[in-house]
Amino acid sequence: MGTYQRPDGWEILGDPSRRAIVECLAERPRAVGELAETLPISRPAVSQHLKVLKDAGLVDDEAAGTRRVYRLNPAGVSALRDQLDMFWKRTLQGFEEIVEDEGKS
Amino acid sequence: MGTYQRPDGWEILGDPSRRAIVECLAERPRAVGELAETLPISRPAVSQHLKVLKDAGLVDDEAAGTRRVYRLNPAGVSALRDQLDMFWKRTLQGFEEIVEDEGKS
DNA sequence: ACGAACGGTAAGCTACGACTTACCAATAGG
DNA sequence: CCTATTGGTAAGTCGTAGCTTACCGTTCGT
Repeated sequence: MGTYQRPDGWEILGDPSRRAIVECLAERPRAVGELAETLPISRPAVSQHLKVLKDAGLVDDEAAGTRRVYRLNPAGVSALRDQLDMFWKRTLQGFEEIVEDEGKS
Repeated sequence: MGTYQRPDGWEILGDPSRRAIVECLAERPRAVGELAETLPISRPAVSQHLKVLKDAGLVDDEAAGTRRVYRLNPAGVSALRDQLDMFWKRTLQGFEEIVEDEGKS
């Protein structure tokens, strides 16, 4: 049971708004206001989500005049990808043994 | 933004207890009480999580005397796997274009 | 220098999810 | 049968995550 404790990636992508933001930024970098227009939530809410994503290393931000452009961080994304994959590896590993055993019967 | 609405797999695996249960069941089928002993939560809590997992088609249960044995459902697991992969496909797809563009500069 | 655009932060509200205790049904065993 | 074991369900508590409004700082344009 390695899973349990530690703020992992599931908490981050567990929120629909956050997933939407990530998908949105995957398409192209965007300013906060742009994101807020697209999503059904207020701009401050977007800001808060971006903070979470930034702390997790998933996005980078860059000042551009009065605007602030956010983009996906390749390293962060693949790191989180790997982290989630680890769960499946561990799970499916022991799991396939069971399936095989059932096939023998 | 296809993601948004619909109770998807992230909600299910978003909970640490639920992930622990899944990992536990991946190892081998177990009764409710067994799971409760392993986890730091009460038996009713485990029951409730199992209900969620069962509704999602992730686990099957089978009566065995007074006990009830739960096991992972192969079909459900891979279905959920695929569902989560779809997010990454969509995300990384548009995303790699960006990375490539940056490489050109 | 003044106003507008843009965005981060604080404060507060609300809803919901996870957990607990208490209770009840069903099975097995003596 | 009567009791113990096992587990699902109901009811209620509690914490927290996500949202909103309000406010403030910063940058750009004129």
